This record gives sequence, structure tokens and C-alpha cells, in this order.
Amino acid sequence: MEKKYNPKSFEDRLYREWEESGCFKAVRDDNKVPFTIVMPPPNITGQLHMGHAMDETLQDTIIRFKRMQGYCALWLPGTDHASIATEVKIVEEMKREGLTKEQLGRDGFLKRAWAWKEKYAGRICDQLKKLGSSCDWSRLTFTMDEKCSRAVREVFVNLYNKNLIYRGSRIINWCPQCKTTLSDVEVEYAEEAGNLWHIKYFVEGAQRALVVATTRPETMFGDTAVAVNPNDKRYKDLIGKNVILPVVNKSIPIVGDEHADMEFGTGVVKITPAHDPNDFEVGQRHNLPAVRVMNDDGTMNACAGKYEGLDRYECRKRLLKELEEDGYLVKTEPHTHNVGHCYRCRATVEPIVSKQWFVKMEDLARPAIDAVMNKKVTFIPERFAKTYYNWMENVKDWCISRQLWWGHRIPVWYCADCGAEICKKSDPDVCPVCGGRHLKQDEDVLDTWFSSALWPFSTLGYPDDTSDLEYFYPTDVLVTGYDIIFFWVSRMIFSGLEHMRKVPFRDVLMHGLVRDEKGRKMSKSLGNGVDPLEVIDKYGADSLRFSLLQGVAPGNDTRYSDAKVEACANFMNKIWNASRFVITNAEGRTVKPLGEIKLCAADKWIISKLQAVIRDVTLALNKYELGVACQMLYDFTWSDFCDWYIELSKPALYGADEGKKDAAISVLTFVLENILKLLHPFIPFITDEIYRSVPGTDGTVMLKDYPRYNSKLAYKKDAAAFEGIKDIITAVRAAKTELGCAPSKKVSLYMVTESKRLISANQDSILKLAGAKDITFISEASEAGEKAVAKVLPVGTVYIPMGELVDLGKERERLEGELETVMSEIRRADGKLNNTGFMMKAPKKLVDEERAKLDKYIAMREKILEQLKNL
RNA sequence: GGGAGCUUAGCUCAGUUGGGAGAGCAACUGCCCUACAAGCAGUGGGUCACAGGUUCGAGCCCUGUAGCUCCCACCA
Repeated sequence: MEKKYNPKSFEDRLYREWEESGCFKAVRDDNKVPFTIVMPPPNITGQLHMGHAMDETLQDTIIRFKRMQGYCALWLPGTDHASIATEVKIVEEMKREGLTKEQLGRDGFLKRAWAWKEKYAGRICDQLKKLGSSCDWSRLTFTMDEKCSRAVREVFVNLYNKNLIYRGSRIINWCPQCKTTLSDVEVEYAEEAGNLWHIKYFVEGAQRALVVATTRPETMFGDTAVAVNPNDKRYKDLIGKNVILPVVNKSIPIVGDEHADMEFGTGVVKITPAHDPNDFEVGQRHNLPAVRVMNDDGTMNACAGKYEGLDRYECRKRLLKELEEDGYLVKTEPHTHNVGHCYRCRATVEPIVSKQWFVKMEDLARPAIDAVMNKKVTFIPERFAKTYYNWMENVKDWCISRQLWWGHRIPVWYCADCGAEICKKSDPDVCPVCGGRHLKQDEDVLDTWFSSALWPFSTLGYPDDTSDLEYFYPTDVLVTGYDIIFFWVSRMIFSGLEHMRKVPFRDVLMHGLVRDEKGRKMSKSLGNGVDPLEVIDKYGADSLRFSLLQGVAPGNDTRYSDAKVEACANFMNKIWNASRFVITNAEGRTVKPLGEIKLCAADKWIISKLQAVIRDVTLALNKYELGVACQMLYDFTWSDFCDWYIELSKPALYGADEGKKDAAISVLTFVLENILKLLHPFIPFITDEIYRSVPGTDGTVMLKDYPRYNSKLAYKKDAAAFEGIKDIITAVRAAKTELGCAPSKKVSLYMVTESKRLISANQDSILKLAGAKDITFISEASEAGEKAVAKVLPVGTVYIPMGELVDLGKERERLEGELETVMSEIRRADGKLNNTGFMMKAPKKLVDEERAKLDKYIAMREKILEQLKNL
């Protein structure tokens, strides 16, 4: 082993070895139970960020754990074509070259897009490898691969045939910059300061005027009515009459509709069915025409008259000026309101009536809700089920058509001869209705999330009845961020149920966002993102992984900090050095199985601790409590193994007794090997690198069995007794520090104790670790001399003669302090034991423990009192 | 308007069937002792936001209050 921990010297090499040896490959094995994770496919446009790093680390840890536990573990990787995000990027790139989509044409553009994909899809995969991701690369899938495209077609056609996909004119969200529709979840709302403009509309044939309030005056060209509340006494008599739309001088009706809120504004609302979801509904109720006033790029169309061709905001500005000059504008009131923005380009989204394709959600939502209610799918933590219900129960139809080129094209053709609409799995040559040959495919592509929704089964071979699908589906756990529940998780659930008749996964492990040091979201605009690859370069992948898992609870956001990674790097260093200690000391010695050696108290103690850790870590991992598991392993490795056990082993290791040496090195090796296995899922590189040097091991640790709790190795009594030895050592160390005695000065110890055998057996350890030269058993305090400090412990009293360093006054003070501590413990235990409620209702085990504590403290109290008396 | 989360040591956060408050970092003291100074030993530091309630027992369960954060819906 190299003297220094240097992750760069082995991480890439190990990854190559793992990959080449086929360790990550999952092949159906009917003697094993499958455990499947499908990776949330990163966008091909993307670069690895901290969010990915967290997501991938969680998945890798789980899959490595399951693999070691003997499952047929499949972690299926892939990438997403990310229709809109990718198209936006390519268009930007083209713009720099002075090119437009139109210039290239659809085919030319797609050619370029595929070239882009070839160039960048590999990048994110390489980055995942740097992290140590043990996914089965032979199954790498791209959402626009042939198999996914087949699945998309199959699903589309099936839903179409069931009338669950339909085409219709609805209000949709339009991004004027991306020039495409967006689904409801792709719109992000933000409060914006704006105005509420009060505009006068004259009533036809009367001297009255109604004043409407609007935040988007430019849409007035599309007004086809004004509405008042039918119960509103102010305007009731006007219902059925008309108003004259200013500027355009068009006559539009006054309708009575509950939508008009009497309390808001003037109580009169202009109705623009083509540009507002509520108005659209009002329009439906009153048979109003929907008049679109905007073009796809957010400029005004011919309906705006002289404003035609102007951008919507420029039009607003000039129109307001005109209205003001003509006396129509009666009031401008500041008003903050929620404005929708495109989640890709941030442009303000326009609600527009448009003919689009929709998935009818009502029938799909119900079973998806039930599946979670019935625990076929479990959210971890549970609270996210509520978020899910809330959305599912109120979900509206899903607009799936996008006016883009990069994506799955909608498998619908229109016959120019007879007007038929044909939806088919395979491209039709002739019209099945009229036999005509003039078929034209729908120009639009599908929402990216339409193919993502099929991911858990499209990747496994759907629509074919593959052996993989039968074996690996439903998958076991989906690991993803809570920000993606609506986009993806919910859609996978209803899609799985609809097309596979089974939920896509049993558990959904949610994690939060990785924020920056100050708790802010990492973002490009803030420039506060931390590049995981740079962190890996500096500290190694294991340190980054551990820092992302340690102290993290499911569903909670976490902060990234260099300090945290540094602390983890120190842990790696610790593991490295401890291993080096064990391995170098094992050179030339025989490492024996535990059964063949005589275990000393310290051995039994550490082995016992190890069993508890194995049990608890496994339990925690099965509950996806990775943060808790990390903490337990950290503490065990650093405190118990390194700080205590390695130190305890030194007397034997450096002594002359060959048998003891062999025993010590055997236990050290045994525990180290287990630590490496236990830690491997979290920090795969360092553990495997070390494992290969551990005597008696062969091959990679990633295919070894995960340690199992062995009750025969629990040694509960011996382990408990050994705590007495640790107490003695700690007490002597503390006493030395307290009195300012140099740690290197060897002191003599005198003990009054009933555990002479235990202490004698561990004398070497005590002397070495406490920095003492001898132990003498005595029967009373005076034998230790006058200038001795007394440490009263459960195992007995230790007297440490310190000569001139002892200040009797301070010693009295200290003992009185300890007495007070012990007394308060006695009061606490006594109180409990005298509480009839506690005695009657508390579990017996607890009562017994409490009684034992009381006895222990009473004994200590007597000893301290005696000590004080002697001072 | 609806919903969720958070509030624990100076800082960042764990604490999952309710049974003596923890870690890392920071601070203080002392140590290079043949794995590790990226280290070791020791020490200090918390009315677990607040107020009630349930219970023999509450950081944990229930109700309410306050502050912060997030999500959804809607606001012409």
C-alpha cells in the first residue's frame, strides 16, 4: 500500500477494472431475487451537477448494498433527449453561426440534433463513472432509441384508441420565445409588480359606462364580452345589453357570470376567451367566440389593428397611451400578481387557445391515487404522498403536443383527400378510409415527459413480453428529487398502471436539493454552483460521496460545503492509515479464523461492537436511512476501531508472545475486512483498493457478501465488562490532564476493586493506553498514600499518586462535584423506581436497568463519601 | 386561499416504533507516543422556538402561537 491516501492513483483504474470485468452487469438469475433501480436519465445537454451527484450516490450506495446482499441487482442507466431543453440549446448554438431552424429545415435540424447527441450524451456518462456509479452500461438507453420510440408509439396508439388521448382546442400555456406549448407543470409562477388598469367601456345606447380592471390591456382586442356577477345589484339591469369596446369600436355583450367577483376591482371583468383560462370557461358557458390577438412569437396579429406586428408589451404601452388620451383609462393601480414563466427560457407564458393533443387524466388518475393509498407505492418520507395526492386529485388534462422538432413525433396522419385522422403504430402509406395517398403526419412532437413516463418499462423491453420485464419489473426503488414529483413520478405511476397493470416501483426515495454554503439554491445565474468533478479532482470521489450522504435525512435539503468534504477526506485518510497499520503488521504473520484463536476481552469487545454495527447499519439501509448508516460506520471506524481497538492491540502486537501477536492481527484483520465491506457501498473506491491488500482476501470487495449479524459473536457480557477497562484508562488520562501532569510521565496506579481478574488480564492495555507503569491492588485508600487523586468508577476506585501536583483543596472540590453528579443520578433513578406509574407501566427490562443503575450509583456514592472523609 | 417543512451546542445538521440530548466544524488545554499533526488525549458549550395537552415518562404524539422556507391554486 502506498504510504499516503491518494485517490487519483486508483479511482479511475478501479472503475475500469470493475467495468471490464462485468461486475455491474445484471443478468436474470432465477436463483436470486431481483433488485432493480432505473436511473432518472440525465439530459444529454447536461453536465453533472451536485444534484446529480447526490441522486447517483444514493442509488449507487443502495444498489451496491443490495448486490452484496446477494440480490440480482440491476441499475439501469440512460439519458434523456430533453426535447425542449436540447432544442433551445441547439437553436442558440445555430444562432451564433447565423443559422435558423427554418433555414436548415426539419431534416437538416434533426441531423444536427443527432450529431449533438452523439457528441454530448457520452459526456454525462463519463461523469457518472467518475462518481463510481455501478450501473449496467450494457443497458444504457436513450429516450429516443428505437426501443423507447416503439414504446411511445404503442402507448400513444393505445391511449388514442381508448379515447384517453384526444385533440382539441383548449387554453394552453404558450411560450412565445420557445414557440411551443407547455404543460401546466412546465410553467413556473413568480410574483411580479404590475398594474391594474381601469378602462371605461361605454354601454351601447346609454349614457352609462362600465369600468373593467385588467392586468393585460393588450388582450382587449380579443374581448368578446364583459361579465358582471348576476347577483350584483349595481349592474344586474345591464345584463343582456352591449358595451362598445374602445379603440376597436366593436359591440360586445354584457353577460352575467359567477366568475365576476363583486369584491374585486370594479366587479366588472372583460372576457377574453382566447387568452385566459377562466375567460375561456366563461366563453364556453355563454357561447362566446374566442378571438386570438397574438401570433406565436408574442407579437400582435391583425385583430390589433394598427398595432399589428408589435410585440405584446410594446402594444400594451402604446394602447394605454391611446386609451389615456381618449379618456378611457380612468385609473392605474399598482398590483402585484403571479406571472407564469417558461421553465426553460424564463419568458412570460401566454395563455392562448390552441388546438393541441391532450391526455385525458380523469380515468388515469384514480388508480394512481389508489396505488399510493394502498401502499403499492410508498413515498419515503411519507409526507410526499400528500403532495402527490394533492396534485393527482386536481390534475387537469395533460397537453402533450409540442411545436418542436427534437422529440418523438406524434404518430397521427391526416388524409388530404378525405380528411381522416389516422393514428397508427407503423407509418401508413395509404389512407385506410379512402385509400388516398396524400397523408401528412402531424408536425408536432411529444412532451419529453411522455417518454420519461414509460421509462421503468420501456427500458426493459416493453411492449414486448420480455424475460427482463417479467423479472425486473416492477422496479424496487425510484430515487429522485422532490422537485420532480409532478413531472415524472406521478406520470410513471399512472403509466405503469395503465400499460403494465402494475406499479412501476414499490418505493420512492425522495431527496432534497443540494444548496450552497449559505443555503441558496445552486444556479447558473447566481454563479454559486459547485462542480462535482472539481471536488472529485481535489478530494476524490469517495470523499464527495460520503459528504453528500453523511447527516442527510430523506427528503431534506442539504448544504454543500468544502469543510464537510474536507472532514470526509480526513475520514478517508483515517481509513487508509488504519488499514496500512493492520496490513503492514500482518506481513509475515498468520491470520487465523476467529474460531482458532483465544480472544481477549478487548477482542470480544470490538467484535461485539462490530456485530451491533452490522445489525444497525443493515437495518438503516433497508429503511433507506443512509445518513444514519454513515454516521454509525464513521463512529465505529474512527472511535471504536481506530482510537480504541488499534491502540489496545499494540501491546500484543509489539510484545514477544507469538500467539498473542497472531491473535491480535487476526482480529484486526477480521474487523478491518468487515469495515471495508460495510463501507463499500458508500465509498467504493478506497474500500476496494484497500481490500485487495488485506491478507486472505481475493478479488473485488464489491462482489463479496455484505456482513451479516452473528449472535454468537455478540459477547454481550464480555463487551460490557470491558467498558470498565475503558473507564479506567479514560479516568487516568483525565486525571493527568486535570493536574497538568505530562502525558508522557508514567504513573503508578492503585486500585480498590472487586474485578481484579478482569483488570489483571487487561493490565498491558491499561498501562499502555493510560500511560502508567504499574497497577497495585490495595484494600483501602491509605495504601495509595496521601498525595493521590481518587477516581471512583463503577469497576472500582483508581488512586493515582501525583505527589506535589495534588492540591487537596481542589481534590475535595472535584470529588464534591462528582458526588453531586452521582447524587442527582440517584435521585433520578430513585424517583423513577418510587413512581408507581412507572413501576406498573414501564417495561420490566427498563425497570431492571433502572434498579441496576441505582445500585451502581449508590455504591459509588459510598466510595466517594469515604474518600472525602479521608481527605 | 390550500398544503408541507423547518426552528436542537457558536455554525451546519442527525436524532423513525416516546425510556438518561449526539456528530462534524469552530473554541479551550496539552501532546510528534514506531498507522495517521489530514493526527492523539482531555475540556467547555443546549429551559431541543414558545404556550398548553396526552402519558408513569415528550426533542419525538396532539392542539395552539410566532418566525423562516417551499409547493400548489387563484388573483380580471
